[in-house]
Amino acid sequence: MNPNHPPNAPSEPFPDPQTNRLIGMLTPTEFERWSALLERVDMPLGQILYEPGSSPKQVYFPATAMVSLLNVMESGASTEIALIGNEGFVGVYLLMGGGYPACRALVQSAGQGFRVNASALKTELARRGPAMNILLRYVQALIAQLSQNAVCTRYHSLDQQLCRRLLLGLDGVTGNVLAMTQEQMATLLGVRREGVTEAAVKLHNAGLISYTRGRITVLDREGLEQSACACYALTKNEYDRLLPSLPSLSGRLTPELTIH
Amino acid sequence: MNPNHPPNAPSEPFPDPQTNRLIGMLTPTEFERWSALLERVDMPLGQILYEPGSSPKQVYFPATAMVSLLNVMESGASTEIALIGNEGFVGVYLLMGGGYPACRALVQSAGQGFRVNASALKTELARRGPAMNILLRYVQALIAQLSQNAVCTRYHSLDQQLCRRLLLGLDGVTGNVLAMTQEQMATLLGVRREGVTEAAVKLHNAGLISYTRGRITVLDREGLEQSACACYALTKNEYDRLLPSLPSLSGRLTPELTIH
DNA sequence: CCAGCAATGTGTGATGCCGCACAAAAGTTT
DNA sequence: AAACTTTTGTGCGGCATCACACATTGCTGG
Repeated sequence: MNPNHPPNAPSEPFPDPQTNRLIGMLTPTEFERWSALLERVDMPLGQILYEPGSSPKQVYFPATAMVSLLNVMESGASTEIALIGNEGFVGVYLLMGGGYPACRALVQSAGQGFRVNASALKTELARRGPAMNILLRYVQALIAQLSQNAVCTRYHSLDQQLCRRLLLGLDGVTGNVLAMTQEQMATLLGVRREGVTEAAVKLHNAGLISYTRGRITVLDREGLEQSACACYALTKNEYDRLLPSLPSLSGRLTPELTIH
Repeated sequence: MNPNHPPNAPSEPFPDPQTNRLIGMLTPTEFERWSALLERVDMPLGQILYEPGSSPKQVYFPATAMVSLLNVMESGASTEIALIGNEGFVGVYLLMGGGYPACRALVQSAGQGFRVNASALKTELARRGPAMNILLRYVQALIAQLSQNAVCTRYHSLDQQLCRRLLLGLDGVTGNVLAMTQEQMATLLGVRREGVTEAAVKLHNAGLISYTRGRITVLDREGLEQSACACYALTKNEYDRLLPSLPSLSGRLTPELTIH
């Protein structure tokens, strides 16, 4: 509530680390070890976690926050290529190698999360538990999201893409309100602000959303899902397939190339 | 030359396995062990290596062939989301986990390559040499390509995208000829065939290419690079950064999270 | 309460690609 | 050589989005 609290002092009680699906998939033994490594962090709206060229050495596991991966173009314009919530982690480049990230990572929806030093994570992954496989599976899901995103951009109307993005954003927050101006949405989608306005007016007239100056309220989630292209459902299914939240399925988690 | 040779009987002498950049980055010791695992395969035009839902258990390292990753839509239409040549490997899903691939993998340019059984690769990776890091770095480069692809689709004209795709294709073949009809190119780019024809006519008038029924000849590669959007160069740079072909740089290959 | 600014709404013409229809050219089969 | 098929070329109307211009609305700080 009070925006002037000191950094990393939570404005709300911190959620359980297992709110993050990847952390929630760890075995009890692993989780116990990880608990010591997890640093709780507030993730305020607009915070930049990574920038191409910088090389921070922390990996972030959002719990209630959402982070955009932005491709920054020569012109300085940036387009969202992926949205990461509690089903993923930020900092793939530290897992895959490469020295620095290729994308900007920007907190798109304020909340809390957990941070792990790359060196600590390295030590932990060297133990060869299932953790590495969990993270790699997430990377696979991320690839699916990127792929679907490219197809969506190519084939689907702005209206459909807006619906999709609203649903994605909604999945990461409690309640049905997104804090975002149409201008910001336009930047994420890589379109004109006026285009977003027109699409938003249509959705408003259809009774699906309402909005005022930077607050978009979803009134009819089902209607939104029907107006969205299939990309939303396809991506969601792929995430659920690769990262089942049901603990009962965790025995089937082993990839073909599991390292012991 | 003779298309009726039996399967896997090479129509030309097989290239050195190290023609594939990933294999070429292995240490001498590793390469020696890998040599026993590498199965030489002909990769004829149009061959489908993976299909969503199937789950073949081989990983492919193209040497002189090129493979398209295609996102298959509900309608059955498919769009190219990545092009893999001798700088990469096909079968990321086996490395990351997930049971089956999310994309169709189609041989786009005939040639030779090498195949490794997933189980053999698993055993090899379990030895904890640098091989795992090399493969993961490639996945990082693939992610960069997917990301740039999405941006390109959004912002750049069909003309520019055609130039880019021609250059990408050219990088994977010797000579300056691409075996591909305008119809096929249209499918890859996710646009109409007529649109490709119009763009091709422009490039022809500019003296950059010539073509006859399924054969596109690049006359002026530099001119093509100037007509292409920056996406081509950006992606290429990212590949070179992550997978330096100079052996002298291999000491700097270690990612932050190197597993010993 | 009012001035100012940020956010949203609307209109107009331009542009790039689409869908469709059909023509022309280049191989292929009979 | 003739018929056929595949590939490429071209024209036309339509539509979604763009670029630009400007009006309106709602919040906020003096």
